[in-house]
Amino acid sequence: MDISKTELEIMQVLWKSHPLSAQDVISELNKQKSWHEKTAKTLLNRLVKKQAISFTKEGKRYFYSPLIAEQDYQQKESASFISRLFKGRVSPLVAGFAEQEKLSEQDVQELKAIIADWEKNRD
Amino acid sequence: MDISKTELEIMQVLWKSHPLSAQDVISELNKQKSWHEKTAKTLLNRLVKKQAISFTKEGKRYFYSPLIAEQDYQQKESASFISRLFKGRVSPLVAGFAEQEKLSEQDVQELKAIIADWEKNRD
DNA sequence: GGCTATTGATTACAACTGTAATGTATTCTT
DNA sequence: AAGAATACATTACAGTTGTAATCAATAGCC
Repeated sequence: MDISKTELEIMQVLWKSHPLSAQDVISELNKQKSWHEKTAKTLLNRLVKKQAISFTKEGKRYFYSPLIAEQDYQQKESASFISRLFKGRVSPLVAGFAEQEKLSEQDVQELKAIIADWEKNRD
Repeated sequence: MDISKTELEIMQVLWKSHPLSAQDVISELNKQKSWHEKTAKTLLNRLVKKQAISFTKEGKRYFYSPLIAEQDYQQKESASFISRLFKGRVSPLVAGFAEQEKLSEQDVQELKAIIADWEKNRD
């Protein structure tokens, strides 16, 4: 089952901190933009159905937690995205970023470290 | 208007070569996996409505061409994807790729070139 | 203990998607 | 010129998504 764009916003809240009550999630979401309570509840429900999150009851409230790890999700989605748009090779994406002036100093430093590491571990 | 995953497969055929008749597109698509002719036609139609492609009539056949440039599409989608999953920074994605052993020698060479270029053009 | 406020469950509904079948117009073919 | 074949247009239909309203259960207050 796929996690949709809005569902992802909920996941991100729960990845940052959990377990959280629905109200906690909604408060956190509202820091960014205004969410209707009913909408958030629907999405929590759908994520439970999709087995992306779980909950434990406490009185009449539920406390939600992710069942999927953020890194797992990121890696799967990245692989699928890069495969779809760039035939599986990541450097063209980075090249596009460079061209759009979207590479930060920090990115470049980290990329260097990744490369150094890659070369060190190469057999 | 968004281009969906299956619609993208059609776009990719047209980016590789155009203008193409519906039959040309379908033949090309079938090199990968089997497409039902009706399905492909529907998608061509939707892409025309979305103004992602255009056509010129020739007798009773249409010849389709992209209206959106592949690079434009790639850059917009990349920016949106990286912003959604990685707060806009590209290096964490590359790090994930490295971790999954999905960085090729060629990628690394290209990344080095991108970095060299970036450093050269920095003010 | 009964009413009310809260919280989760169910239902709603239109737009978009994947997948195709049916309808319609127009070229060929004979 | 009429029928057949072809190519596009329209319609279909279920599943997903975004966005929420209504329903139902229950915990807490008086």
